[in-house]
Amino acid sequence: MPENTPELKPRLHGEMLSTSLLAFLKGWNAYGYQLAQKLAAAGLPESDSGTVYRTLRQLEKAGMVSSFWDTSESGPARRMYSLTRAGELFLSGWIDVLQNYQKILHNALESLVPPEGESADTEDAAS
Amino acid sequence: MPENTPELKPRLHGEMLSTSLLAFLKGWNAYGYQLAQKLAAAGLPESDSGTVYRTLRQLEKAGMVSSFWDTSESGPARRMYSLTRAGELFLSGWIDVLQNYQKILHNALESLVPPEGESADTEDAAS
DNA sequence: CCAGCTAGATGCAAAGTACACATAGCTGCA
DNA sequence: TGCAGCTATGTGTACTTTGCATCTAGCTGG
Repeated sequence: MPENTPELKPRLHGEMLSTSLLAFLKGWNAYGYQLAQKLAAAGLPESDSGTVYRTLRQLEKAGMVSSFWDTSESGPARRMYSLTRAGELFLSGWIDVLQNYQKILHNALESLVPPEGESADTEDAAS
Repeated sequence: MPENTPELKPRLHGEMLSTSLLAFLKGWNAYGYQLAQKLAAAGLPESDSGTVYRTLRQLEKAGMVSSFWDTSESGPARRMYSLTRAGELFLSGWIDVLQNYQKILHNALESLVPPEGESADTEDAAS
């Protein structure tokens, strides 16, 4: 029992951030600032805007998205991103991973039968 | 088009690893080696066993799990983990986050209508 | 003129991670 | 009796990712 409550402030990052960005780019283009706002409005854990920009650059380096400077509108130039074929493929592959993952979480919460043959070592955990 | 294909080798880590471990601990106790095996058999991306052990210790430090040495069986001593109340709460909170996240991914792949009022900047992305 | 917003980015310390390796108990078997 | 191999848990270290602060630069409203 930690007395100095660690005050966990969750942030969206890693593969969940990457794939959320790819998802937002499916079907239309967008730029970083816009994507950051969508994330903030999406009901997901917050994400740092610096991290969003860096993640987009990484996705570009990995070939998942491509970008160009858009100076057609007034205001600061925007780096417009679009999803590549590789990005689409990665995204749909990721959804399969997700399906598995979510299945695991739900099995754990709903069915309370030990997974396989060897009986649970200590079954006193089910309070 | 990167010529040195980055060869992304996906690994399970971060919050997805943590929550998978918590899920496997729901309802019965288990030890690290066992959990690592379950993860490997679960159809999720591989995870490094060293990372699994370290993650379990972190989860304990955060109060999500508790542990004790189990020397009742023959063989090397096992550190048995069990889910705490805090871990259960975190897990069910995480599932809500997941639901949102998955909804975003699915919306992106199925409905191809721009999200809100302001028309898509360049809608040539839908190949 | 300049505060404040949009838009993108970087420096740096801290945290997280992969891979290799270390330790120790036990089993099988020759 | 020796020792390879499995179970089980870790650690060392280099590398990567992240959070937070800060920076630049264009534009807008007053």
